[in-house]
Amino acid sequence: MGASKTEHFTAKQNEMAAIAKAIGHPARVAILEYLVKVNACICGDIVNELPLAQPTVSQHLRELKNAGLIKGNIEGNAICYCIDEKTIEKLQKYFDGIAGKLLKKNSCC
Amino acid sequence: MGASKTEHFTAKQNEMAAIAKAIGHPARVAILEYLVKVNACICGDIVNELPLAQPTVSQHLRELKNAGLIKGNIEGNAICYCIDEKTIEKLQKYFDGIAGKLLKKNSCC
DNA sequence: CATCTTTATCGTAATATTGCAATATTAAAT
DNA sequence: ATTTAATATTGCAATATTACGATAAAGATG
Repeated sequence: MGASKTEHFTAKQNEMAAIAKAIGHPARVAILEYLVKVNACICGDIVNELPLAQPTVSQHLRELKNAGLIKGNIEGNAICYCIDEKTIEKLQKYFDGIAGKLLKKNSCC
Repeated sequence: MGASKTEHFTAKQNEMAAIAKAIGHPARVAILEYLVKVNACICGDIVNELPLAQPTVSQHLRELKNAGLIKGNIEGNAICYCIDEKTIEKLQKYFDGIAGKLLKKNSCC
């Protein structure tokens, strides 16, 4: 085996898992945090920031993009990446929702 | 290779990535949502809820536990699992923080 | 004590991820 | 048109993940 049984879960569960999975690597967390920090959407600077080769960074960027966490804008021969706020909001709401539901109940363990 | 270069990133980045990685599978999202729903910390019922074999569920539970997302309490011969609110709060704060920082700046792409 | 119940662990096959060198692509600059 | 710069893609090796059958461990129950 090795393949996730995605067909057995809801679309929302699969979407949430895909987003979380994309964040589930320290390099990609670092990329997101860097993009938050520099505001202006730097592109290849990420390669200089991280201790990873250019193809590796490119691969991580693609995964973040596929998950909807970042957007890429072509600007000349460079590409301007930045965070997609909508997906961050989705995460915010998701965990707010869980936290809210937990508050209403008494923790058991 | 195949191994993540965790040593090149900050402890916080690695921690965040580890938590996100644990959520990064639809079965584990489903487990978390089920635990939120049933409040009382059901244990083996998860196996009945999910279309996965018992050893697979056990493995997923261990990963959620290692990431600090759930706690397990031994109760007789059964084990009572429930969500660890502290880690949910951590996630909440993390994404609130990012969203907050994004608001102060004008989006570029 | 024998047995049932519940959960964990081991072993293993299938698949996915990570990382990078080499190479391709695309657009600007000369 | 050539060269340069910035990204992406390909191919591949090392490692990790996913899933499950078989089995073990530990407490409950008869």
